[in-house]
Amino acid sequence: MDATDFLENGHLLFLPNISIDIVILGFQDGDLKVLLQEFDEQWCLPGGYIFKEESLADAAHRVLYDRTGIEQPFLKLFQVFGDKDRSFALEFKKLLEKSRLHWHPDLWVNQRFVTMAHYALVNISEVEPTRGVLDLSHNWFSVDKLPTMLMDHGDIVAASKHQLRRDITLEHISFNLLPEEFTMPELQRLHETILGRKLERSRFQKKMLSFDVFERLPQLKEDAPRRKPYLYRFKESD
Amino acid sequence: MDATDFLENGHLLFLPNISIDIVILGFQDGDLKVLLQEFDEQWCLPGGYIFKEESLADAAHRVLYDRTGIEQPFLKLFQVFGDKDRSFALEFKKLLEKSRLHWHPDLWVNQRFVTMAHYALVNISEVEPTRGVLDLSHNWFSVDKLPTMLMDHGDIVAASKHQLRRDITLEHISFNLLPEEFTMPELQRLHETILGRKLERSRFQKKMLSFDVFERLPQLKEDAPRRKPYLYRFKESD
DNA sequence: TCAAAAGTGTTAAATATACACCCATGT
DNA sequence: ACATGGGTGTATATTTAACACTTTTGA
Repeated sequence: MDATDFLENGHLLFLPNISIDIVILGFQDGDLKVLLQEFDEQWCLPGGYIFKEESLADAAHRVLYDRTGIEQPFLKLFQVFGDKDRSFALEFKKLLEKSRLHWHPDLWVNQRFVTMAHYALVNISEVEPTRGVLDLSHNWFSVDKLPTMLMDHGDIVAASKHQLRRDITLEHISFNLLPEEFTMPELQRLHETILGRKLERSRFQKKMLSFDVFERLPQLKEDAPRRKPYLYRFKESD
Repeated sequence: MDATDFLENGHLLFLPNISIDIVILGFQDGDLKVLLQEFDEQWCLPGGYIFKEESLADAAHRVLYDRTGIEQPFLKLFQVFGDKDRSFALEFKKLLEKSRLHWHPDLWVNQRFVTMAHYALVNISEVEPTRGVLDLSHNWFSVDKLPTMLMDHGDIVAASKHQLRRDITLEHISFNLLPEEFTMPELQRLHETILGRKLERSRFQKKMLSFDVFERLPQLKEDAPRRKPYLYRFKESD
């Protein structure tokens, strides 16, 4: 589907007034990163719409797959943003005119959208970012140094940070941000980054292992600068 | 707005494909109760739609106010149900034909709806239930003895029970189900009902008071059968 | 050989649990 | 007087926290 087709015929394919946005989170260089795409000199979250004959969950997975190539992601709807004048009409006008595409006030993308805000936890090195129909480029940004964001997308990223902070203490999901094999120090840095505070090594390891969801591998991590730490893997319980 | 007007012109007023459902929970006779309304010999959740110029949050509060008269409720969006063929078309057909209202396949209420599932915690004695446009009667049901429910509304109630069970351990919200002044034994029965297990008296009181959100009133509860317990009230922190 | 990172143990503090005791009240 | 529900204390167990000790490894 090219841009013109998307703009002129999207209303025939998608549910109106409902959008999906995904805060795609990765962990790199000790920082939580979010994948953003360029939209008229601003940046916005990857997103999409629900086909008329598609479930919300399927749509969210499709949108994420189309942007990252990831098939079995950790993906969660965490909030709905439904302000009464939540619309991109002005932004679309500027972008389309700049791109020499035809803008008119009745375009379906101008309408008010209630957005289903998701976050996804991905292993950043497995992601192959792909462009959406309209965006020019994409990039990973530290969630603490966001560029100028479209509309309320900055708020959505901030809300996802808070949600993730709550969630990792209740659910064992943080490993989704790491490679399949990881060390306890790596997992600890990750938790420290998400929680925004230092954790104590001994206690952290005991607590993580007490959950009985990680298995220690026979080999050690080889390319470590000092003493080689053990490698762990999430136990698949299937 | 009468039923015919609602059916024939609702699509001019409301956002399409999005509905709001509210699990209105109360506590009575040691049981968690949910307010349901009759719909063609089945029962369903009170719900509504979002006006085109209204926020989701305002819409949810309006729907709840219209059904209960409650102005400052505890109300929370906890899940979105977005299956691809989630529609009431058949049920509306049966109901409208029975009510001698005109049904036709293009009625806006037949469309697929993605529903924003909320739960509300109310003091059951403050609620003045009011009928919606189409429902015949309403009644409080124990959440453990639900009648035959429309579509997935039974699942929504079940999901709200799980959500509430998670929420009361993290947030101090359970008092919303009690009168303004309540006793510790009453609060304990409530928690025991929500959690589905017995709690130990001494520990429960210490924990509740450690949160420093309740204040003990000078007078005791007067109409108690045995020793009169203290009365408490939620501290307004404004 | 030494500093830094990793693994693990040991003690102390805090919290949770179980239960006991006492008080007030209606029968 | 006594059974019952309510308020509170105390001893014990468990969990959390702080930190100390040891091992490994590259510089």
